[in-house]
Amino acid sequence: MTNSQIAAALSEIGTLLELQGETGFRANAYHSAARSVDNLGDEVEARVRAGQLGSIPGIGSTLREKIETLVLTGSIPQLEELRASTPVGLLQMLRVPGLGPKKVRALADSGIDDLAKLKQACDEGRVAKIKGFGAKTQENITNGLAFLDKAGGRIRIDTADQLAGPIVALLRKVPGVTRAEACGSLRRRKETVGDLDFLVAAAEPGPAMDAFAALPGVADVIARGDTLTSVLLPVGHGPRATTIRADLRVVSAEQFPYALHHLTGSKEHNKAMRGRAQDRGMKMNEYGLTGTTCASEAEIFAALDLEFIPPELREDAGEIAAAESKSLPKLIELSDLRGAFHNHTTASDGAATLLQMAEAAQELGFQYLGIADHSQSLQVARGLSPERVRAQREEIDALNAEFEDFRLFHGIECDILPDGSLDYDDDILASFDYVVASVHTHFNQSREEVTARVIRAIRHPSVTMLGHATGRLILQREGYPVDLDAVLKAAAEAGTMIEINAQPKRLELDWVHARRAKELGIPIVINPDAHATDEIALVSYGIDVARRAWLTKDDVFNTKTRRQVEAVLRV
DNA sequence: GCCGTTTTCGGCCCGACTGTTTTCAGTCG
Repeated sequence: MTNSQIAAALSEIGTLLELQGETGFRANAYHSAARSVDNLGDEVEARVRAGQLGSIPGIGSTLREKIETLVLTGSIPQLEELRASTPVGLLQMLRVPGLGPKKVRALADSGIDDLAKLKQACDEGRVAKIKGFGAKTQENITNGLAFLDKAGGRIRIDTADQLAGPIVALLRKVPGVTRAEACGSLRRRKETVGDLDFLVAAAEPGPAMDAFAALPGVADVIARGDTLTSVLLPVGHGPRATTIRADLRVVSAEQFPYALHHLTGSKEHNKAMRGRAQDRGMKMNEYGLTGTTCASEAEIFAALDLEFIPPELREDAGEIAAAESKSLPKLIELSDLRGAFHNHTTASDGAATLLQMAEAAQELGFQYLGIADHSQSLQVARGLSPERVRAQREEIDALNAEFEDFRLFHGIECDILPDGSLDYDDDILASFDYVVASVHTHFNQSREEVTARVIRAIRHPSVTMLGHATGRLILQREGYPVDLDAVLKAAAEAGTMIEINAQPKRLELDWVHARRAKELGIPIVINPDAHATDEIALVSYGIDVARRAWLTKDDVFNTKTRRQVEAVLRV
């Protein structure tokens, strides 16, 4: 049973308790415990089976027992009872924007207990007659149902970047606006975002809010108050089109640093920060911190005796304790990268030649670039036969003879075959400067099979690094059911590196497991998996993941100089 | 349900906005 399955069960108990009227702190404890489990790098199941669950924040003796029961028996009696006594449609109804546990309960008491009945009741005007509801609420629910229908919920970070960039630029041009930033999960660089948050400093909120409400394509203005405007923005075109919520908050220049911190979140980080302020007899909100006039976020942290905490770390995942003891890592930066190792050319399924890729890498300031085209069995991607491997080697040697202060490394993205063996004979594998081993096929293997398969590859002496650790496509495909905890342990033992695949649709390892990999001492490689010259720059998304995983320059192999890399690869 | 040198009970973050209310509850972030 995976951590996310355990977290989902705990979270469901919390939600069902809310629906039963238990809105207070007890329900919240389940949600908080679920989040703790989700953010855990190693597997709860393994801990339970080893008889040492250990201490997890937010999990006391009661929840400890329930987790053990869940792992060992597959279910929690309390959850089964809650499910049995709660109509299944109520959980769906909670997803409608504007409907919380209280309103859903009220609807259920009137016999409306699934989305279809809710739609029908709205159409017939029955919802407006329920006590506590009205015509406006009924209209909002109708709109909410339509939103649920067409909105996929979250969008990828690169999509969010493309949306938010022009909006920030536009806000900065509004007369009277002195500062404008995108905040929220986008600023924390999460792999997906559920909404966009913008913050503006201006003496008068009106002009910025007007400009925001008039953004091209705004489908609806959900809310408009004195300092906050919320709109629905269309995303994408055609059948994949969706809608996302965007908020603009306007504050004074003096309030800006406090509001920037507040709106950047996360919610949990903010809670912990406000609690810390409270412990010191101070009150913290988006407008200020008692007794301070801070000109920057750094000064706010300093006022609470903390080091500056970069936005990427603000998840209430230990960052405040580390900032208190001045032991936050110096996070890796994009400028630390000196090369990358997983890149394709026209030899397999890339769009650029060796020379074009080499030139693009040099323009980014790289000292080296590793070429890892596909291996022979992956025929859809024109995988390289042994003969073509030798030809590419000669081509690379010839180019390297021409370069000054730059080098192409000759690698391969070698398929891990279904049984865990590799796609070339050992002597060919040994001829490469390095080997990236990846799973591309047979995703339907069992967890045990695919885990054993990946671990066998990791242990092969010629394998330098593991690519595509999970095979997932963000918001599209789950990936293969690998036991990542076991894979990481095997990599640590074998001394095999693991890549953070920087394609924004992949981003595997994710930040939770990349952080775990660091704890285990596994070298990380940030790879763009570039299939064209302009994709090499995607390494910036890998940097985002690495920073969220607390990685420093020293944790990442491709921050090393060309000479250092040559020494490690023994080329 | 969790948590802890003002602790084993009584706290548990804070505010904007909306809609249905005659002063506030619910939802959201």
